[in-house]
Order: sequence, then C-alpha cells, then structure tokens
Amino acid sequence: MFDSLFPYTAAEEVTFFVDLILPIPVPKLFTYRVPRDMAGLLKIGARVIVPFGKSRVMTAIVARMHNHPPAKYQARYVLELLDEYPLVTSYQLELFNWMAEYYMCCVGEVMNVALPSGLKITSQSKVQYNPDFDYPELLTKEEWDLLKELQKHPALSYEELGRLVGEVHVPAMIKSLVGKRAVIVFEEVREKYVPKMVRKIRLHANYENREQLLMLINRLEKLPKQQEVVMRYLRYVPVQINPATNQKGLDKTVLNQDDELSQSSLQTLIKNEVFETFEVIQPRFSDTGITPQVEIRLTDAQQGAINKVTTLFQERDVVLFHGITGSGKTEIYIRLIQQALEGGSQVLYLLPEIALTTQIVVRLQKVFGDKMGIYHSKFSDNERVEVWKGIISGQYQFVIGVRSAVFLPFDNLGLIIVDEEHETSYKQHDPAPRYHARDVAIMLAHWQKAKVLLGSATPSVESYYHAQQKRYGLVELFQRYGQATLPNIRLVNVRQERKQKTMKNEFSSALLQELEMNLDRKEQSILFQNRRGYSPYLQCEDCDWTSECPNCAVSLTYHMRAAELRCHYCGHKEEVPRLCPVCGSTKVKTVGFGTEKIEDQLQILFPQARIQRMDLDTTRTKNAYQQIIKEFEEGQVDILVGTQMITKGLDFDNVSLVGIFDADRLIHYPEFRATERAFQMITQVSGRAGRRADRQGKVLIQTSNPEQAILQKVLENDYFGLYQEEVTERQNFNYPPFSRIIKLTIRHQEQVISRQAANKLAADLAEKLGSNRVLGPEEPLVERIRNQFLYDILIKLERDKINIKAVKAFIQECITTILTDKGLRAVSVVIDVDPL
DNA sequence: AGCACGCCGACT
DNA sequence: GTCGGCGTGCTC
Repeated sequence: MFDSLFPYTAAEEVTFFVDLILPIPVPKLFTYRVPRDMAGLLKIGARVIVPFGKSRVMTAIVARMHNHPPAKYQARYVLELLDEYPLVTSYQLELFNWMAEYYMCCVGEVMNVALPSGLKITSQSKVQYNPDFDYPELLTKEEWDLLKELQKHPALSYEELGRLVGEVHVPAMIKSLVGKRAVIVFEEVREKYVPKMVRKIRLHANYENREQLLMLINRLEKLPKQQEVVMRYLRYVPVQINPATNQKGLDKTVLNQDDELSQSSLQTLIKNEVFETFEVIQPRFSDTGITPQVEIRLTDAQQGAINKVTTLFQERDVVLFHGITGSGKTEIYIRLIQQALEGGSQVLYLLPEIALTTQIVVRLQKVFGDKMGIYHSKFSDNERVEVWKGIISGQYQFVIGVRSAVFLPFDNLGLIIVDEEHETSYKQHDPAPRYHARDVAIMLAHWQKAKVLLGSATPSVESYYHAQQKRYGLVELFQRYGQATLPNIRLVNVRQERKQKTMKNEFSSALLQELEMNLDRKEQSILFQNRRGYSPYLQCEDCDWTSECPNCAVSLTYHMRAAELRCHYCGHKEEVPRLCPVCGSTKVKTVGFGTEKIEDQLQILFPQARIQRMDLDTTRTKNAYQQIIKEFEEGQVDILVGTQMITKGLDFDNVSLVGIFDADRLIHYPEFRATERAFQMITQVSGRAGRRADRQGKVLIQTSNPEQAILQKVLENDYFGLYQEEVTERQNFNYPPFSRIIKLTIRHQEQVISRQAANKLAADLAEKLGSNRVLGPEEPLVERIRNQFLYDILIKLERDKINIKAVKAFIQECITTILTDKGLRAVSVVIDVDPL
C-alpha cells in the first residue's frame, strides 16, 4: 500500500501521515505525522511510539499510511518506530476491525486484549532531582525530606516516592517542587519485553582454518590443562564449523566439567584470544530435547472418524466432531494436526484454560516437541511475547492455547481445533471485546482458508443445530477407546431418603455405601458440588437475619477455613459474627452447602480417607492446580471434592465413582441455557469415571426429583434427545440459534437514575426496532453489584431478515443519546453481543 | 482509559 | 479564605 506512495520522494517534500490504533476505548484512529527519515521504514502493522495528551506516551499500531494532512488539527509527530517488520499481520488487522464492529467495541480495546502487555510499551512519569537547583530556602520541611530521597536515587516514580516518604500528597508536593525548579519530571519509556541472554563461548576467529588450529594445539603441548580444554571443545563443536560465523557456540559449563582447574584454564584461553565469549538470546521455552514422532496407533473407529473429517473438509469449512468422553479424540486431533503441518500450514489448537494445564500438553509435547508453542495466561508475559515472535519467525507452526490465542499472528493457518467447543469460558466476559473464541476462530479460518474442527462430547445447541442444517459437517463417535464402557449412572432420590432419615447430612446412604466400597477397594472417587465455600449464607434462627454483602445484592458465603464471610461478586470480606448482628441470638446457623462443607463432613464420616478439595480457593497459586492433580494421579488422595473445575479434561485411570450433589440447583437456574448447561456439566463429570477397560465406573446423582426429563436423558446418555427438546424450545421462544441476542446492561450508583436510563433506552430502541425485538428493562438476577444498580435490556434479532450492521449502528446511536443526556449523568452501558 | 480542568464542601 | 473532592470532556 505504501509502495504506491513512493513516487512522491522526499525531494518533493511530501509529508506522510499514519492512522494509528491506540490502546484506548475511543472509537476512532488517530492521525500522526511521520518524521521524514522514518517514512521509508514504516510498515502497516508495525508498532510505533507516539505522544498522547499532555504527558503520556503510548504504543500504537500502524493501520493506514497516506499523505493527507488532517484538516481540523495539527498532527503530532511519531516519536519512534519499534518494528522493522509488521508485528501484526494484515489478517490480524482485518480481524481487529471485524471484532470491533461485530462485538460493538473499539479497535483500541481489541488491540488491548490482543497484544500481550510485553508488546505494549508503558510510559511512567519519573521524578528527578534538578542538579541546578539552588534556592533551598524556598522549601518546606516536607519538601526537603522528599528532595533528600530524590538525591539518593537517579529517578523515582510517584509510587516509589510515596512508598519512601509515606506522604499522602506526593503529586501536590511534586507539583510545588516543579514550580520551585527543584525537581524535573520526565517520561520514561521502556520496552517491557526483555529477551533472556546467555553467555556462550566459541573459538576465536583467529582459528578459522585447520592449520591455525593445529598450530594452536601444538603450541599448547606444554600447557596440558589448556590443551585439554581445547580438545574438549572440539569434541562438541566439529572443526568444520567456522568460528567466525558460529552463532550457536557452546555452554561454558560443558568445558568446565567437574574439575576446578579447567575453569581457570578457560579464563586464560579467553584472555589469550583462543576463545571468545558472546551473548545470544535464549528462548524461554528451552529445548525440551524431545524428539518428535511418537508412534500413535489408531483404532478402526478413530481412523474412520479421521477419514470422515477429512472428506467433509473438502466441502465444509467447519466440522463438528461429537465424540463421547473417553472416545480417544486426542489421537484423532494429533493425526489431523500432523496432516496439516505436513501440508505446510499452521495449526491452532484451542482449549479452555483449565483443561490446558493438564496432561494433554505433555501428551502433545511428546509428539510435536519444540515445534509446538504454548499460549497460556499462567505463563509470564515474556513467554507470551516469545510465542508471538516465534510464530512470525516460523519457529512455531503449531500453537496450543487458550481463548486469547486467536489473536496470535498467524498468516497461514490450515486447521483450527476448538476442543470442548461448548465451554462457556471461550466467551470473554469482562473487559470488551466480549468475544467468543470459537466464533472468532471460525472467522479467522474463513479469511485464511483454513478448516475448523469443533470438538465436544456435549456440543452446544448452536453448533449441533448448524451441523443438522448441514452448514457444518458432522462426525460422531459413540464408542469408548479400548474396551472401556460408559459408566453406570444412578439417580438417588434425596427427598425420599430424607423422609426415611437415611441421609447423613448431605450424603445419601447410597452414596455413602459406594464411597465406602471404593475406599475398601482402594479406588478413587470424585465428588462434584458446583459451589465453593462452606455454605452460601448464614441465617439467624430467631429473627431470620441473613448475611448479605453491603455492596451487592447477594448473600455472603461462609468460608470456614478462612474464617470469614465473602462476597463472590465484589470480593468483600467480613468477620464471622458470633451472635446475630440484629437480635443478638446465638442461634446463627449455616444454610446450604459448598465444597468446604462436603469436605468437612466427609472427613468426619471417613476419618481414614485422604481427601482433597479443588476449587477456586485451593487453586489460587500458580502451581496449586497441577499439584492437586499430580497428587490425585499418584494415588495420594482417595476422594477429590470439587467445583466445575474437575469437570474438564481430566483423565484418571483409577476413578471408579463420581458423586454429584444438588443436581436440581444446576437444572433450575433461571436462564434459557440452564438445561443444556446442566446436561453438559453432569455428562462431563460423569465422564471422569471408569476410563479403564476392566471395570465399569459408577455415577450417583443426588436429586430430589429423579423423574425430571433432563435426568432421564442423562441416564440414557441421550444427547440427541436433549438437543431436540432444547432446539424446539429455542425455536418456540425465538432464542439463539434462531435469533441473535445483544444484551445491554445499564449501570448507575442510584437505582432511580439507572432505571430511568434503562427505560428511556428501551423505549428509544423499541421505537424503531419494534417492541417485540426489545425485551426489558429487567433487573438481573443480582441487581446490584459493587454498589451499581443494574438493568438488562435484551435485543432479539432475527437471523437473516435483518441488516445487522445498520441495527448495530442504531443501537450505538441510542446508547450515545443516553450517555450524553444531561439528566442521566454518569450512566454506563455495557454491550454484550451473543451473551451466554 | 487516563489525565487535566473546573466547580462546590470541610478545614487551617 | 484554601485544599481537594470527583464530575466532565478531550486526547491526533
């Protein structure tokens, strides 16, 4: 694009301008002027540093280049060019724009989540002592103290200063000191990504040819130690390698083998220019040393599935692979990935975050070795930058990653696998863009002419519908790998057991019996309760007081271990009251139960059992999750209690029992996807049982209503039946996939204003879209979070009849009207396209 | 998003 | 009278 501008040479005094994406939520590009000497070097997709506002400096991405000076303002200069080559491919720019439009947010917001922060330069104001300052009599005592600190250090940030002097009004004092010319404030820019450097040694260029080398060895005849070191070096680095161009070098430690002496000999040799040291960038993902190619053997069923997928790909861009838990899908994926890589294209394998930490990575690493990049939020930023750059450099042809891996700079994708396609964690919730990685992956593949394989044991209704409509290909595999059979599922009626008084706390006699047998057999069990903490709230038996969050409209969960009440929405914490805070009664009891309570009761019921709990509270630290899995895998734990965290992708050979608590709560959630979710969750946990050929696993589901249809479907493992019921329901009520939904959430500190704004917005929208397309406003389940009152408006749009682009523009317009309404100040509106 | 500018309450 | 609270508006 820029080449076409080259006819205007510098001699013609044409100034160039660039339109930049800045990482801020402002819906436009910003135009900057290009310094003459930078003009020829700029590329679309490269990063630059620009001044922004009064004192800020930012990293931006070049989106366009042209020679039209802006009419209404004077463009400022680009300060610096960071990349010689585009860091963001044209595919990515296309993706960013599409996402901003589709998900109704700003490109800057997309850029913000897309680039690992190591690629975004930060500017931080720094304060420095002014060496020319000579009016000390002007200063107050506090100012003097601060200045003394500054004299001790080369430069300090505001925060550092605050920490050192412990003053509250550091900014004010600095402002005053600047006025008195005692200090200087400046912006420090630093590239956050720091490559890891290692010192290596190589033969000095003096010994480029054989004769020189032989002479050296002869010369060292009288210095046996040094000669030995040289000989050792030659054992590792062939003589044919020209030392002058040797970029690989050798690790010092290799030559220093066990003895001390060789170290000093090496030092001497370096001093005498026999060897030289140099620095190279060491990838953080160091060589695993694993040689790829582990033979994988496929069953006939697996091979059949692969053949079918391959055939379907010839006419469909997306294929849904519906394989029951334990059907051996990983081998199928591996083969398909190998095929794509052999064809010379790139492969992206997406997994929900939680599943990525497990066995599967190790498994794939054994096959693909160093060719595989891993993109995971638990990795440090530097590591993520390396994956990014590794894709550009061609080091990684294949990346396994989480949701945000769809932003990586691929330019030649051949295959994208979206594993556990139904997982809700593919949808980003909090900062915009609120994107769904599965849907983004399908767009990405479309542009790059790649194929998409969606995999799941319990496909989302949406995906299965598309498959039924023949928009997607469909491959189904209903046979477990090897001789393993599906677990035997039993429903336990807790209402009945309660009546007969055979329950022990939350445990039915049926479950207790099975647990006991399992313990005796030294087999492992998994217990699932999708709620963390000890109990969801406290209640006073005398006055009915319950624990509530002061900032949100939810109860405070009792956490026994931490001995506190916690809000799961805003993080508020409180001490546990001994007496009822209202009436002073001592009869404050826990109501309901979470994983902590289960764990607790279990320990009392089975004192000898080794119990481990896995939920958000026990996996906060970086390695806790893996640690728990490792212990369980090694058989150090008999019973694992957990939340939905345990439903995903864990394969344990020795688990023969799964217990599910409170199935009713999963099912009766006031949401149109509740049934689908419950089915997915129960089926997924059940799949953890009986993955071995020699015995059938057991699943016990505790419910107070075993008759309900969904549980019968679970019993019969009738995915299709569930799908049919759900899809009919969705059609009747015009829910996705028959419509598109855009959810607007209105927030304000005051309920009245929030409601007014929501009413007005809904009315404005309904005026043009029709009241049948605009639902609400309606208070969400939790109507107040962090002291903000919330209202939801749902916009339901038919799938094909509507000009979605125009509608989105109209919605945007209505929102702008609300936000600029003087009577409705400080209202904020969150837009969620395709909410879950 | 940040950050500066600007207009009203509790303090030297 | 000032300091400083945060509401409002702008950033090429």
